[in-house]
Amino acid sequence: MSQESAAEFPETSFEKAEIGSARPDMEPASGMPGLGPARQVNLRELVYDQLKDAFMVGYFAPGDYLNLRELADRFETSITPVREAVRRLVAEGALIDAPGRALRVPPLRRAHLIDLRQARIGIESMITEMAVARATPHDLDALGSILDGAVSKNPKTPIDELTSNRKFHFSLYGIGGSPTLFRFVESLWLQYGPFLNLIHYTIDPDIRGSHKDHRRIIAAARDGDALAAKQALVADISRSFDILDAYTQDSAD
Amino acid sequence: MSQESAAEFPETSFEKAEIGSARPDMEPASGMPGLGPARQVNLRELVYDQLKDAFMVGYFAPGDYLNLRELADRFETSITPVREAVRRLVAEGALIDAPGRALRVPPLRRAHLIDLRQARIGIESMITEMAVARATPHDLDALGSILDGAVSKNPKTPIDELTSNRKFHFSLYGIGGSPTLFRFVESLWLQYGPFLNLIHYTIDPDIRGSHKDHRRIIAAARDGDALAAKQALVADISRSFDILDAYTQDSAD
DNA sequence: TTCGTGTAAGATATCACAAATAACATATCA
DNA sequence: TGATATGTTATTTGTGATATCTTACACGAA
Repeated sequence: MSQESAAEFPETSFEKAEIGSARPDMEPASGMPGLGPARQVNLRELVYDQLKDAFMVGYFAPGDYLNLRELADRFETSITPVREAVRRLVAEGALIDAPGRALRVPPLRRAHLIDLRQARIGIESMITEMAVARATPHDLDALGSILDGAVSKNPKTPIDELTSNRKFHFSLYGIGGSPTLFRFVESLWLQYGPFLNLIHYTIDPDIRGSHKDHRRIIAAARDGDALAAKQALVADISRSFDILDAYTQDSAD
Repeated sequence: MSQESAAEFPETSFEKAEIGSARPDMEPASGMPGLGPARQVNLRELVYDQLKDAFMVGYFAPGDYLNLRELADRFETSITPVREAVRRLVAEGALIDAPGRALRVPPLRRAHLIDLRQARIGIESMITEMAVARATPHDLDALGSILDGAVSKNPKTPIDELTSNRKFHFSLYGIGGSPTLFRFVESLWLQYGPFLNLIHYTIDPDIRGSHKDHRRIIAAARDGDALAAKQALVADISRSFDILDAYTQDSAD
């Protein structure tokens, strides 16, 4: 963690849990069908979830180094759960094994950005098409109310924006009904997260356009127009990456 | 490991290493250009690679339970590296956390099969299209020689077939040049592997058709005909899954 | 049936080790 | 004499092994 932007981890755990529940479960709930999942939380998952949130809101910057003992101190656990959480992040591409056994957030590279963008467009288009095909009117109402809630919320911090943006997208993707693709999208967002750090929470100007795209997606879904929905989605994703264009002159590691 | 099909792990490590090297690296080689990367191999990766191979050739069956201590004994390590390797497999969807802290190969479910199939078709089509756009004549010659080598090899065990099939596909996908999508495909194949166990290495009759599809992909790539390449690919993937149709009456867990 | 108890297995903490890096000191050359 | 190179030591940090803890499940007695 060479260049952290904040002294503390963002406190988005509760939001995250809510988003996580949108994940389409392939397996039936392990507990009683009606009751909540009541999943037993172990330290490993606790640490992972917090790190995941940290990544998604751009807490870490590309190129940052992570330190197991430091993280363990921060989470007040031993390094064992941290190690396992970190290993999972490596598997998901959010971290890489750097030379010298070091753990590093992948540094900014133009090729990486291009790769991520095309993967996001391809996979999220697929899942959006599936969502349009499967969405019930009730689903779309729920999606709309996420947007409504986002605009009504008054103290709109940039993290609030990020969170509600994430909530919209993942709710949409949950409707798609593909746990496999859903997982891949999570991995993509995890990899994209650190780039948010570069723009230091100064994305407000573009949020409006994002909201418009989201509305267009819902409207297209109501018409069953998958193509229009995908076009709006691609516009939304492209905007996210275009903001980064100014930073894309491959910074020296 | 409730119902294992063999007493020992398949010895495909060397094949695997070769395939693994096809992964398109985003980072430049860390060492001297001419010299080998000399990457230090740790136990965690050793165990992971072997487990990965075991999954890919159908050593484990859907629904099997894994046991950390048993695996540690088998690999002659402590449970720590095994644990980390297993955790990675969980992250990749090859294993799931089952009730009671158990580790389980996902049981066969029709919905899962359908999901995997559409994800494979979608993502591998994308990457194939990219490969067709980027492939050099030399690349295509190399691909062709993989097929030639596969047919010439005389003692053709089913595992040989699987290995060369895998080699062809991943070489093709490596040409695509997308590390992100490449990783997703690996995850998909990892999830598909256990289904191979169900058909107990009796896939010979269909291998011929597979070879024909592979030839068609190469030919289409030579013509720059991405659509034709994708059609052949989809036919190939569909065949893989069609073989499983007979087993798809959702076995009781 | 119900409650308790034993056992098995994963989860966590801790210890020991090795590799890598940095800091410092010493040597060599211009 | 000053600057660069090289060797040595100390510290950091990930890795692997082991001990301990907790939980889930099975079995048996009341």
